[in-house]
Amino acid sequence: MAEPGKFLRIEAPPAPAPGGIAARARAGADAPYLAGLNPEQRLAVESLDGPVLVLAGAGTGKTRVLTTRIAHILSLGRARPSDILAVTFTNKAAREMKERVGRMVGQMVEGMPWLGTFHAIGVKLLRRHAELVGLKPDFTILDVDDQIRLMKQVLEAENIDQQRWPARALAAMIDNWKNRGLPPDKVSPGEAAVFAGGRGLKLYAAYQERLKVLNASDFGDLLLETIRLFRENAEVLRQYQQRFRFMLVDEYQDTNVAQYLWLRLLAQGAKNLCCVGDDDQSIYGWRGAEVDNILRFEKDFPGATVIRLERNYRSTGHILAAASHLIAHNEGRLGKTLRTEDELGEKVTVTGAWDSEEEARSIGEEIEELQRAGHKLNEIAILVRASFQMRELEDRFVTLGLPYRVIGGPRFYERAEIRDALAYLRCVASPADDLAFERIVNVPRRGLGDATVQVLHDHARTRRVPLMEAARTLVATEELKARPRTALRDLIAAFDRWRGRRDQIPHTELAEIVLDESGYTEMWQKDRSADAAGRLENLKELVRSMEEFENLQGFLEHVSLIMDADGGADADAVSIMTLHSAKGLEFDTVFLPGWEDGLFPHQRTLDDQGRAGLEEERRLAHVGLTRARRRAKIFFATNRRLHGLWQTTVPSRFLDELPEAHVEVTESKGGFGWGGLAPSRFDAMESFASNYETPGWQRAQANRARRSGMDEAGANGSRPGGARRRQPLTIEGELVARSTGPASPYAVGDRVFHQKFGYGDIVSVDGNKLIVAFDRAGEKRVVDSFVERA
DNA sequence: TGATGCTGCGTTTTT
DNA sequence: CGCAGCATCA
Repeated sequence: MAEPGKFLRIEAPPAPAPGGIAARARAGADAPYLAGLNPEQRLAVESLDGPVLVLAGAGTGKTRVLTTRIAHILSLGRARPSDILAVTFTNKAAREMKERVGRMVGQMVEGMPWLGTFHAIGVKLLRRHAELVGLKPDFTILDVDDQIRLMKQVLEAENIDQQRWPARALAAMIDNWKNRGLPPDKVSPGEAAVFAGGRGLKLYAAYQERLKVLNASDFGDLLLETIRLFRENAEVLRQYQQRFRFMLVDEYQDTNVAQYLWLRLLAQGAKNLCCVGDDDQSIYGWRGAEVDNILRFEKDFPGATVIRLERNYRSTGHILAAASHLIAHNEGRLGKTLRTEDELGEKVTVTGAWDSEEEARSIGEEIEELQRAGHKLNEIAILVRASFQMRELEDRFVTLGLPYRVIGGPRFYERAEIRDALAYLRCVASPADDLAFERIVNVPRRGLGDATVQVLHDHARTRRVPLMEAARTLVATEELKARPRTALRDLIAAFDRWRGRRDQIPHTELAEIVLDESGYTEMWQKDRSADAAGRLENLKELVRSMEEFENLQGFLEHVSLIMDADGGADADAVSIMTLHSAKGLEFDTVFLPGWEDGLFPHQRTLDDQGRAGLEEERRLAHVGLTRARRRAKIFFATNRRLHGLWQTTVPSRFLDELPEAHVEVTESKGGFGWGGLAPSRFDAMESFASNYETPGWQRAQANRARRSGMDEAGANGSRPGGARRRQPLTIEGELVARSTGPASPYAVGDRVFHQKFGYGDIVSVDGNKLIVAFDRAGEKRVVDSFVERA
């Protein structure tokens, strides 16, 4: 960018010439930011006037178009930053767009007050005009828990049997109405009749009244009340219609009816509405998104320009062909044909496994193979349909010592209060943990500020002792002033006391005592901010999760492993996530396990939504495939554990929808599985799978039995997943050693330490694989690089 | 108020 | 099978 920031200084009102010809000449039709756009992208950026729908297929440069378009509007002087409305769905997307626009155009982020999520912009509008919708400007926003609590009160007040009519169901129903833009007076009575013997509507109205009394709004109302504001106050609406000379919407396929209505009201002003989306990536129908919004765009906004971005810059030929062929089976779509100029690359692979354990083993092996070939783990993702599928994968990776992170999983351990609490416990367990000590030395505040900590640091460094130790000697001197000295002395005394009780009382109790006596709990109890209650709840949850471990040490080991795993984004690790949370991401290699009918497509979606549901599942498959840049690897298992029982499954119907020319059916690398009977047709496999008498089945059974003695996931059904383990696991019987791999530096009898399993003695050495009898966790097979000499 | 036992349920998730 | 949420009891 030649002179970044230049465009932004525009303070004068927008150039009046509607065609912007003069302005265009000024900015130059070949402005630098336009360079490198392909013709369709460029058209999408430059078609500023009137409604525009940009159908942006996966990997076609959607975000680039959106941000460049904003830059273009600004550089032409068609609008000031504050006159552009740019809406996203998530805060993350909003943040990214701000960053990208900022980078492209200079630091103008503050200059775009109307770039944000639908909800954030709704809040902004409502606070400005709160009184017009019966709220005060400082109204509070209820989270889901608050909502449920409020609904319970309403149900209580109406004397409704909450057994039969749970608050959750009412909440879901009201949420659904709000998604569709229906306030109480617009809901059809017939529809409301199904709840609580016809009282559904009354409850909805009562709930809305309660919100007003509490001066509160729920998420749905942030949209719904804005719509009402606009409808009932023509002047206000006109004001914003005039202001928003240009409107941009990201992920339009995810909009619900309320959002559509909201946009339509505003777009009746300048009419320069640009919606970007991909009907083939609409995967949130179940929470109110209307694919129909995007399908109907041309009807809703007459004279609309539709621009298709079909050149894909992400995936190689085979992958793109497979994804395109698959999604072509959908009927409710506008239709796009993705193309790439990239090479054909590797075919999409489909691998059948005997069961989900073998599936996990195969994936593990393929990842190790990729790793040996020099591929980064960061460039590998496993995308599952449902989160329960993650367990087996995680278990397998723990065994292999393969670093992984779960995306979208619980970010529990990253929360401040949890980190604080853990820091206390770490100080108890290991007095030399300086990082932990530093974290909590003045939390809660006890007058040990930066100055004191500095003295402490100096003291520790000169004496080469940990902070805690330095503090101990320091309080005996005159170096600190009386106040901090006393505070520090008290703190050390407290830690000594806690440490002293460590072996006398259960570790959960100890944790409670520590959090209590340190004043940490009290700190949050006194805190009257909105999230204090939640934080206390999290602390309770932390203590509860400790119960599953034998002692404090074991718990802290587990936590450190978890934190390591998803801690640094810079660490090289395989990503595991759901297909839903993978939308918008891309990886060199994508593993897609669980392609079985009932799981994917999911039976529930099929049951509830029929063909529309199937199409949404197919879009999900399409999203999954198009995440891959160079390798897409599909797996299915013939047997999967579901609700604790092994179920025989049928390969996903989506497999039959993949084009044979772009797919390679491979044999499981998980070892035993199909025993050379590699299937070439999935339906043939189906009959094979359901026949429990075939040699293959018996063989696999035999292998399973044999194997279960070798792997830590024993036939007793126990899981090595740490947190999920109730009882320490012991595997009986002899472990079979096989020799592979390079010689290990360890010998039988060596004492070792493992991050997850703690201390143990080596029972056998097999190449780089050790079998260790852990003190707590029983015998495990582990890779030698994951233990250290104790 | 807190612990214990029972019942029912089991997909995806953001604001 | 495992867990969450609720109800019941102490």
